[in-house]
Amino acid sequence: MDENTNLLKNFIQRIIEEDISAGKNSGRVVTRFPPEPNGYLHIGHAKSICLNFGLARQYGGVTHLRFDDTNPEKEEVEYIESIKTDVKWLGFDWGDKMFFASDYFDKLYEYALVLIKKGLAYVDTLDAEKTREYRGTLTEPGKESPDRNRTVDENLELFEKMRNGDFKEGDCVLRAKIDMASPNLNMRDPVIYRIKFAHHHRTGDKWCIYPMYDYAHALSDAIEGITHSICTLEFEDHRPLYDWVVREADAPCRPQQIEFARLNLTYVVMSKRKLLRLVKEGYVSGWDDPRMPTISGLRRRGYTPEAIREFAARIGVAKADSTVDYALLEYCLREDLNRNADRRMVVLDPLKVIIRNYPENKTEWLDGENNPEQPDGGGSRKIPFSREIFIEREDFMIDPPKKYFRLSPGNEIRLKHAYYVKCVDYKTDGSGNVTEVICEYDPKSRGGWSEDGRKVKGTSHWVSAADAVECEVRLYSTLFIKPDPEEGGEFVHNINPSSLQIIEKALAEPSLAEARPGMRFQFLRQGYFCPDSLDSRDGRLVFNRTVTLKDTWGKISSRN
RNA sequence: UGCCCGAUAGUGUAACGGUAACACUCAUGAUUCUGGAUCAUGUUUUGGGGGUUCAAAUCCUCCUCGGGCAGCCA
Repeated sequence: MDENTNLLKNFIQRIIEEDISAGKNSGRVVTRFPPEPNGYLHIGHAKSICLNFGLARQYGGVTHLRFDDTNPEKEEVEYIESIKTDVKWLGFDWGDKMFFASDYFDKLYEYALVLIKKGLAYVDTLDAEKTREYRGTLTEPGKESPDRNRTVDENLELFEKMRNGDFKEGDCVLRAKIDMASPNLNMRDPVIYRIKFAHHHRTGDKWCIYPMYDYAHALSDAIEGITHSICTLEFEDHRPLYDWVVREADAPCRPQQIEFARLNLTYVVMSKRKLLRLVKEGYVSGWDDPRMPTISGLRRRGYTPEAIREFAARIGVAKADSTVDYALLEYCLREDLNRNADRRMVVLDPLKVIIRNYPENKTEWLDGENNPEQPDGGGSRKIPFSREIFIEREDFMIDPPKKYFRLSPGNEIRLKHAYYVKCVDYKTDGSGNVTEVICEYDPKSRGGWSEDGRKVKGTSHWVSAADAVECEVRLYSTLFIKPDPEEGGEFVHNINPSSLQIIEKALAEPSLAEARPGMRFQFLRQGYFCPDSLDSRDGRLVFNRTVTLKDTWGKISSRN
């Protein structure tokens, strides 16, 4: 369903198809997903993952998972596992094609030698500040470093010393010799190796020089035989350098870099830095907080991989910066959950109802269809009914506005799967709050329908007071109050103070006692919920609200 | 005021020289044992000016607006 085969083609598919029909790369398609293991994956990465793996799948190719671990100071092993988990969870398989840029450190070093020998790279002793000065500005050309014209032998010797640890960090770097006057700053003799006496998670202390992204990434692609190297727009200006590197280093193949616009979503911040801040400053409980747009957060929230893949397919791929409406993500989610989540009844804000003509001490077990969207109704479960039940407080009004179909004095509604009940009385406390509603039921309406075909407009969910199971319910809404969290300059000022509302004692129908993490439910008339993977366990049920149901009445009533 | 990229309903994305469409959102109605789902209907679109052409969202040109780039980050 989430295959984009019947969808219209995007510009990348068009490029690939042209390449295939032109016989380029012998018609092979090899893509890659190249995360840096320095953070958690988020929905924006999901777009890239679906794109890369989706393209390969569509054109009979393969996708490599390659960790871009060229900066030992920023990267950690713990992220590698989380990234693998997330990619797998999304439904993609890299087979035996998992690599690390660090796998190629030896080869990369050899390529550097090639460049030096061709007179296309040199060791520069300018310090970082001088290097910046010499680079020039956006409007002025740069100046050549005094070291730029060292002999090949000198460079070879110096680079060797760099590798051997004869210099301190910052003493010198290896630079590509391209053009200090280029209007593209990336071409002004970019640094390709720097000294770092840092322990690398895979190569240990073998190296004290580490390659820079532009150099390592291009050559890693080439080494792996990547045909289409798909990345985001900010690397567009790097493409000439990418091409220069693979060409001048005499790499075994020439992958093609293609850039697309990264995902932006309303009500969401996506940058690693900002997400980190949300975690570090305690605005959320962690990377997997159900309000986070991380894959782990979405997973814990109850999102399905299918919904995310469908979303990725629907948003398309283009080169124009854009911000997708969060409503589309929720639409994809509901579409999936509506089809697949079993229905249950849970009362979040209980109001007691006494059915005064129903026998005391009687309990009957009624059938409740699990999912009306399934051909056989998805099977059914038993629901106990008795004289004393709870309904949602907002499902009763003493003095209802017009078009209010729920319970009110004299009005009849249906209790889902049970009986028709009519409100005959109610009780209030000293301040006028309703404490109890008295109803009479129609015994002939068992199962929730009657032979006379009488119109009963409203249907409420309910739980039997004596049989209800207590649970905690966490109601989540958007983390930000503004569609553009950046509005006003500081995103933390737009944090939604009620993005999490905890209901400590909601009342659930007894079948929910069996709910376990990994299951997903629709709580009738409320939304979709799932047991929290961390906090829900036997004897202490905790549900996260994944997404609300569309709420037409809420819209009408709040509009007055 | 350097270089690169972009601009199509409210939001995304299509149409690739032949007369603008799909989805989401929004609105209205039908239907419904979930005010859900489903079904039907509707509002709204090519940033601006020139040019090429029988014909331009598509090609050319100028402008405007938006984004990216001056890490020994990726």
